[in-house]
Amino acid sequence: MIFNIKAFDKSSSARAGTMTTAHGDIQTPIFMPVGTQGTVKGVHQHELKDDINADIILGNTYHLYLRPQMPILEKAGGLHKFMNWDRPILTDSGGYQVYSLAGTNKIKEEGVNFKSHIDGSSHFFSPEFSMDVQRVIGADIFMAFDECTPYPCEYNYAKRSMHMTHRWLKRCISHLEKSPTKYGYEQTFMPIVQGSTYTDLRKMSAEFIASTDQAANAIGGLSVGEPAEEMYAMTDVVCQILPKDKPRYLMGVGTPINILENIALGIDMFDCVMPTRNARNGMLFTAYGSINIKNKKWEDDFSPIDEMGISYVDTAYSKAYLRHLFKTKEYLGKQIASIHNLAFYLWLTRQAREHIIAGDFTTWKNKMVIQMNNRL
RNA sequence: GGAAAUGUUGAGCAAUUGGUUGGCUCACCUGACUGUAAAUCAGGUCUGUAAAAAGCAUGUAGGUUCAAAUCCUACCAUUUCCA
Repeated sequence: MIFNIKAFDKSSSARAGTMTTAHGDIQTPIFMPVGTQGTVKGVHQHELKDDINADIILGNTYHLYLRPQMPILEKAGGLHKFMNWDRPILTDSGGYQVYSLAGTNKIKEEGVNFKSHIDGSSHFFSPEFSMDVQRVIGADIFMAFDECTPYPCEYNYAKRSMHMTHRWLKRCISHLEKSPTKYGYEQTFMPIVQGSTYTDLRKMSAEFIASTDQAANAIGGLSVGEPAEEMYAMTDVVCQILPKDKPRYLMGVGTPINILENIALGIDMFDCVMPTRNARNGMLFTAYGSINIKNKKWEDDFSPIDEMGISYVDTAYSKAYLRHLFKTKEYLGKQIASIHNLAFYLWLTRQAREHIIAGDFTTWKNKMVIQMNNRL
């Protein structure tokens, strides 16, 4: 993976760059739609490409390991071929499931014992095993196996967990030397900064992560319930330490406003389930604020879903029609809303890129943050 | 004209057949959702209140009883059957 920075913003830490991978270029800042189980829920691959124009999507190691399972993915020739997606893919390592499935799993120094949420069977994920699985999946970018700590998190636990994540990182890196790529193209490995909401831990972790000298770096353990201001404070601290010339990925973030604020702090890559999950639950994001399409007030509003017409669905269908689809629980409603939200997120990061290059990013960002804070 | 059955919230049902329903499902209204165990979850929908307190409610009007959605009487409405 090669990362070229095209422009640095003068009034913030924002940057615009290009990541080049085996499956194509990624223009940063970028939002990456989440496709946990080999599908971005409710959205066709051709819609992701032709309408939404996503440069890269995510997959999830834990979920793909459970289903369809490794032998099938290997026979398919990797996830790209399996799901017919020829652009870049990034996989999460299963580290988030250490957090989201806490209560059914056991964390030890050696690794994590998961109880399958599907059938209750036991599965042991070590850093080494996560690397092996991600080799089989064949993502262009793949993540270190970490522990995503919850919020709030006691200082001592956060510290112990961070050090364990660091030890796991060393194991990931040394295992990768013995675990070559499977499909003949480069896979880029990303280590993850942890440290909860503690500045000293975040600094320590960022320094350690930077010292491993990987091609790109990630920040995890945020957007787990902490106030946005705390999240910004942490990314700020970490971005000042992580190397400037390498991509920075803030995992799991976030709202449109979160994304713009974090771009300003120096983040290049984002992913979040919010645009797709909230879409399925009837919430639309727009440049002028969010919409709960299930609200009665849209009943007879025949104006386009979004006047801006970023996606074709925005002008093809009215708010009243989309509300009708939600009220009648028709699948198409969720699909339309998902396409709209993803198209909007991708538009937002593309706009950010253009304004960074044009040199007026901060002015634009501040205007957008106020605008998008509305409830329509 | 006669006989029988049934009346509980916007809808559909339930309430140990005399012992606290303002219970359940749907519908409706509102909110939540951040590296996806989520096409999910939560709250509200008699009056009243910011929220409570409190009050009124099981077709209508009476009655029996410590106590009635439940038992009795009359009336009203609906449905079915017989003429």
